[in-house]
Amino acid sequence: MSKKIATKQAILQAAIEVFSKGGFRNSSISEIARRANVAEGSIYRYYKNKEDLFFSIPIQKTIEFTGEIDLHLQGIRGTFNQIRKFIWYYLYFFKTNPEYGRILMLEMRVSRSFVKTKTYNFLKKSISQILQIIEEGQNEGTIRKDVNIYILRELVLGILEHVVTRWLLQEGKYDLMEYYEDITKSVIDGIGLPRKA
Amino acid sequence: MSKKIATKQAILQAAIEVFSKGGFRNSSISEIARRANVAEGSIYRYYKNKEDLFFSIPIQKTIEFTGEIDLHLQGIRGTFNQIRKFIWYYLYFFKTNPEYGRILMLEMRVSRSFVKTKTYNFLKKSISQILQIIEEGQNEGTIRKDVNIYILRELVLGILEHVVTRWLLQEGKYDLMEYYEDITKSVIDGIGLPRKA
Amino acid sequence: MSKKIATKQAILQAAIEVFSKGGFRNSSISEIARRANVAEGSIYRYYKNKEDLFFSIPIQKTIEFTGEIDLHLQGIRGTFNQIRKFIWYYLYFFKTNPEYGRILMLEMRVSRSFVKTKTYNFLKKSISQILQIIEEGQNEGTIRKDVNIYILRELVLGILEHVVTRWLLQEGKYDLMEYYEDITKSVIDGIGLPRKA
Amino acid sequence: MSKKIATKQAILQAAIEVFSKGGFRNSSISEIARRANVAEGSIYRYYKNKEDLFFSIPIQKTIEFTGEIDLHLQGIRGTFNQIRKFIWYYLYFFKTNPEYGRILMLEMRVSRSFVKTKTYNFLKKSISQILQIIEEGQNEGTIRKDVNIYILRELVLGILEHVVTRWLLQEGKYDLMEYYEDITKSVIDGIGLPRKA
DNA sequence: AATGAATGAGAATTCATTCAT
DNA sequence: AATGAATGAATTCTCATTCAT
Repeated sequence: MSKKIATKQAILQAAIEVFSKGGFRNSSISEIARRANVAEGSIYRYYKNKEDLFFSIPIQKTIEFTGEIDLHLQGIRGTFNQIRKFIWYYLYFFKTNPEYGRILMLEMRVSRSFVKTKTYNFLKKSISQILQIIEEGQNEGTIRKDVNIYILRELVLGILEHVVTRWLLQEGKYDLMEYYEDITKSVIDGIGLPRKA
Repeated sequence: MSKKIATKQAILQAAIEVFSKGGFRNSSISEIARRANVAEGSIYRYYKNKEDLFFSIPIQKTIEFTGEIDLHLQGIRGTFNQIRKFIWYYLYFFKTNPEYGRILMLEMRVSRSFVKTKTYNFLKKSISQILQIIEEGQNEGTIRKDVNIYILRELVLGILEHVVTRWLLQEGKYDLMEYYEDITKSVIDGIGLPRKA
Repeated sequence: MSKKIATKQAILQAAIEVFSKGGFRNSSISEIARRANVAEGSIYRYYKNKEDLFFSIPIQKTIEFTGEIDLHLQGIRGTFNQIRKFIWYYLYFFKTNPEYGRILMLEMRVSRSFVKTKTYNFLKKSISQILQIIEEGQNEGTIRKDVNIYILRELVLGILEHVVTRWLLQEGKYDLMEYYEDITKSVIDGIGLPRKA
Repeated sequence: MSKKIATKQAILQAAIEVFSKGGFRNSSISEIARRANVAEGSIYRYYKNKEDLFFSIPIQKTIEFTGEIDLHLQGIRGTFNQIRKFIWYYLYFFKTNPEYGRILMLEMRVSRSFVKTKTYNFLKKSISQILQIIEEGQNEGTIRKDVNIYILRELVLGILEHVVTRWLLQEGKYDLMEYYEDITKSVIDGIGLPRKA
């Protein structure tokens, strides 16, 4: 039972490692099989084909992400505190999962076929916490109400994606967490109540 | 004579279109040949191999870029005016050549092998105009002298690359030129004389 | 299990037949695959590439040769009797394996790349029986001691190679075994004790 | 007029040089054209195709050989003296034309397709001088009459081919002419009157 | 369920040959 | 006559996917 799940996990983990090095085309099923210690054919028990395996990565990783962030948000009061935590975890997640970051940000997001499958949209929707936080903030009166919550979510996730992508393109020349304060500030400026001029 | 040049051009143009869609590995010589209306074998008359064709794109495009920008800079007086023009043309060039942009910014710049070939460095060196402008600015006294001109060039080109990359990742959801004013401002702030605090 | 070995054998046998007809360059993997009744791709499961397959022929055949000759030498007493048997088997082997003979003697021995790979040296070393026979003969006093055993081995194998090559160049117009007596005589004259003049 | 002949000659000479290095398959028309200072297409004015060019080499070279040897034989009296001269020139010819030797002895003679074209037989027939010498020798009484003259010709040419081939296989480690005396002796022993036992 | 041998559809590349200029 | 650009068939090799065991 759990052995089955473990095998599936091992394959996915191997896939992340292999795909993150050379991308989709450069990577071969045989190398993934070798690294996962299973036979090539066995991969097809768990995943329909190479593309299915590839696209399973963000789905699985997103489940991981949303599960973890839920825990981290527990017990935190105040919209801005929650947003700070969200941003912090988002950065922390990609700092500790740079290989997945490469796949998601540098390969999938750039590929037309990924956009076509709309898995990306699914991913955005999955990250529901930020939407809830924004909504509650609007109700509390701490978040501007003149902008649609979906747009505000786009704004937050857009900034974060951008920062992570830039960091990955630099191949980790600096510490991603360095930017935590600046990002938090600009996000809060962006979605908070407009200044009274 | 000119037919030969036309064929070579057609192949390069087809290569830009094809490569920009799927990247290096996803694209096939046969598709490029089909789109250029030549036989597969003919491509090898003009380019040593697939990689050579791929790397010929930025070389050719850079020649185009530097030639054009020279014309645009003619007759403009004043360091900052020249910088404004440079930035404007840089943005305009990628706005009108987004396919080449994808190849250069999203594929080549991220690939290790491209960085290794040092063609990228060649490209930076080719864009010599900005270096001259900076140098003249230092002599005129409008550009800060406490920072090396090569660093200043990096700063300018770094910002521009970054802005274009971000735009491409959004697949053209907004107009690249929108950012012209903001970029100009931040560039001039960055390389101009430091504020007297 | 044994099917795997059988497939590998079938490929090698097909390779011998095909390569012996047209040499390395003239022969195609597709023809070898056809003759071995396997898919082209299967060949690459067993051999790294075309050259690897080509150079595997003498290795495999030498193992065959040395294994068989061991059996034939069993129970034979007397240096010269052993030498006679060795020569006999050598001629017999190429008489019954003329296709391999063509590959080894007419193509590989002439090719610079083969000599470079030192597989040829490996082959010579593999045929260790003749060296042992010579050594024992020296100890017994039937073989001349004023010449190094390695030189004597060269002499024997040199004559044999030469005779087989000549026969192959005539495309089997005569029976290779015809020369058995003459060769034996000249070999024994060459390596035996010098005549007392 | 003579320019045409000169071009044809230049192509043939280039072909000899190129083919002798890498054999038929390894050599390309484009390299031959480059070396002959003509366009690729021009080769097809003079030779039907690659194979035609290849097989033209021995034809041309044989004409050269037979023409020269005629001059060398002028004024020589006595069958054995003529045979000596013939052997001498044969060796001298390949010593000074080793590239052609490689093509003829190591590639053509070994290839089935060459044997099929029967050009080889044509060559043997072309070397008519040796047949005349033998015939005259029989009439003079210096050459054995119990063997057919065609067999005797085979014997002479067989020995010579063999000696040259062996020399080429050694890649010129020794001087071909060294063997002149031995060969002459064994040829004369072979075709001369049988010993009175 | 798991295996891994076998497949065969492509892909890049080479080059003899043709043909418009 | 000469050229050399263009062709496209053929070749080696890779690898996702299937299937008998």
